Amino acid sequence: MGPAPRVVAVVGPTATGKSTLGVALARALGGEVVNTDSMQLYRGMDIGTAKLTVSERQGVPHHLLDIWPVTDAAAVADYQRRACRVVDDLLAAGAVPVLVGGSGLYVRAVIDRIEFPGTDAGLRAALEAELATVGAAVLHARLAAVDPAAAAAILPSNGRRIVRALEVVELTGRPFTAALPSYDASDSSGWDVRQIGLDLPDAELDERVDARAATMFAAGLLDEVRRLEQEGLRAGRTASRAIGYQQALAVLDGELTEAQAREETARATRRFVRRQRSWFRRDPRIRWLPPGPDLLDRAVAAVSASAG
RNA sequence: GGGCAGGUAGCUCAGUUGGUACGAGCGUCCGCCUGAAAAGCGGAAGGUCGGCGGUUCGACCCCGCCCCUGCCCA
Repeated sequence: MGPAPRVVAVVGPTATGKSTLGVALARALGGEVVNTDSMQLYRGMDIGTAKLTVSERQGVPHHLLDIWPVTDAAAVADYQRRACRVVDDLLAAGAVPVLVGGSGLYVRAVIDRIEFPGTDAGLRAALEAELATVGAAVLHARLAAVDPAAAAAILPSNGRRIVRALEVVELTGRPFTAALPSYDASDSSGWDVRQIGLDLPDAELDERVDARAATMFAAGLLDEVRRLEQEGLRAGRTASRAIGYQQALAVLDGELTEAQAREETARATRRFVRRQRSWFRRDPRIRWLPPGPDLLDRAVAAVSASAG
């Protein structure tokens, strides 16, 4: 049995240059990019998600972009099935999968093979309706009765997670595990995963975020959203809430001026950056590379060193 | 020069007939996260209540003067 197949992942907060490094790494390693950004999975959401244009991809195949219509609610489990298949196919073909994106849960779904219990639309809808009328506290009390451990781990105010926990318990008859598996150096995936983290100092990243928000609106985000509106964006429970899109819709509704939307988008992105950091910070396996001119070389080195 | 309104947390503003600021939203920082994760949830740090003086047992709230901001009159 040979060495574990190598899988590369580029993670970190938004606007730090992950996509660009991903392409460069893929070219250097003879690999292909696999998207791990939950919003770039949506077809037509290009400007607001800072999706690389075809020419920017420099001929490197990109997988799992544009796979969902904006009307679909995002679903990690669906993403996970597809992503694992893509990675397996690439490995079988002798190409290095380069996962690129800042959606922490999506990355872990792939590299840690997290198991997601099923879902049931009817049950989910019923629980959500109940949440709306009865309130989170009541549902939390019920959860405490059927699954004390989950109730202890989920705050009584977090309706969303309480609903999911109740759904899982009812569906599987087993307790809901309210905590992600801990990080394990000997990945359960059987792959030799190399995670590279990119970040920038606060002030610099905030500046880039502001600039990016301005660029998006200048590049026609509002037009993109008008187009997506025709495709049912407003009905999409996830896509319609994406940063930038949510604000653009508010402009079309006359609730915000374009200037306000731009500012609000930048603000929301900054908040998002903080959350991404707190997520990725916890994973000790990530190798953080400081920015610099020889970034690609350092990344290649970090990714090529023999497994330790 | 005179009149009016206002000067309270980084920002926008609540608030008390005088008894240790109950503040709120936003921002900031920190944490959580198993089928919405660019979502959802939680915690914390921030105030000598414009300045000086007076009245009072006690003033952010009363009085006087001053400074600043906005509007109005001359």
